[in-house]
Amino acid sequence: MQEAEQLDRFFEICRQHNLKITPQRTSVYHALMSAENHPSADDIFQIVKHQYPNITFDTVNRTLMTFTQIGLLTIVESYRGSRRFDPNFEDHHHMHCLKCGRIVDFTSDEFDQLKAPKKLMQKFATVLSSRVIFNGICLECQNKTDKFYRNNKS
Amino acid sequence: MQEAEQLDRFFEICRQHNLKITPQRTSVYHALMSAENHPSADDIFQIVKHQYPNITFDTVNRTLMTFTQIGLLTIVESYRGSRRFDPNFEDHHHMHCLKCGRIVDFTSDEFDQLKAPKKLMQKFATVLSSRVIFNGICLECQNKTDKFYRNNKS
DNA sequence: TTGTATTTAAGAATTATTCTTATTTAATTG
DNA sequence: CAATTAAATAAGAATAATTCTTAAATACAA
Ligand SMILES: [Mn+2]
Ligand SMILES: [Mn+2]
Ligand SMILES: [Zn+2]
Ligand SMILES: [Zn+2]
Repeated sequence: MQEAEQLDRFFEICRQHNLKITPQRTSVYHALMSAENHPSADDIFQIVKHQYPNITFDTVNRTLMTFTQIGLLTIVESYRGSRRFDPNFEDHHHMHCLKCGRIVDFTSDEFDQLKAPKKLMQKFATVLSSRVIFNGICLECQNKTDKFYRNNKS
Repeated sequence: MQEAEQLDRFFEICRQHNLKITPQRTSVYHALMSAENHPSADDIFQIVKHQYPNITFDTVNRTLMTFTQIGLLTIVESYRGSRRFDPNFEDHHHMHCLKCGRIVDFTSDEFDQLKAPKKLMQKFATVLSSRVIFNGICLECQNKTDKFYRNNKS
């Protein structure tokens, strides 16, 4: 998506939800769209502060939560630390590094097709999304001596 | 597993890791094994407090982290709130309710077999585990008006 | 341009987790 | 069984993450 297109999408969705288009919100949206991986509210705050030195963390965080409510991004599953956001709306899946906490996107047509077992559907009224996650150690971390949060029995 | 068996497993694993078998640790292990779903450290603390009114949250939490390190339990992926633990070591997968945060286990032979794409393996030195997660709304929550943390574009 | 509901900044409050230190204790050894 | 000692605990402080409260500012509809 082009930058202009992205901005139009942002304006459009704000209007649909009766959200005022403020410089702060626009700047948060910009920062999000240019964020590489899965930024925390503080990651976005640090970026936006360059443009708006007086902006508060609360405003950035509140804005991100608002964006989540209206479907401009999602909150990512994680094992620790602060909440992290995902601006990537392509179907995709995640690999978590249990040492550094990095979350890497990957795509898989096969995994996109997984269906919840019928048994499970007796306990849930609605299924909204699914994702496959792999846990492991990334290349950068393989030689670190840090302990990690164990996520299987091996 | 019988209760006596479970305790033996606990003693055995503690000994293997040179951990002293204290009443506090034993009580935390008990509480864990009888916990239904995916308890937080505070959930366990509330239970253990009945038996040991002087125990501190820190001791419970530290004990749970120690248990995680030695493979007696795992930390569960989540979208919010406090860290949650999983004493269930059977292969299984999760359904998350985005309104109440409940995490429900389910099994699937199919999902147990998923393999990470080769492309991905160029970025990761080791894969330790995998899991499929479904996000949705549970039966108890379907009539609530609470907002929820959105996790897909629909 | 004005009116108003929304949004923001600032700072306090709350919640979750970890650290520091003095005391206690489990487990080893004599 | 008693002495020894490294490990574990309780208590409280500190840190980290998030949310709340309120007064001032502002987007935007009329
Ligand atoms: Mn992602
Ligand atoms: Mn589970
Ligand atoms: Zn890593
Ligand atoms: Zn629910």
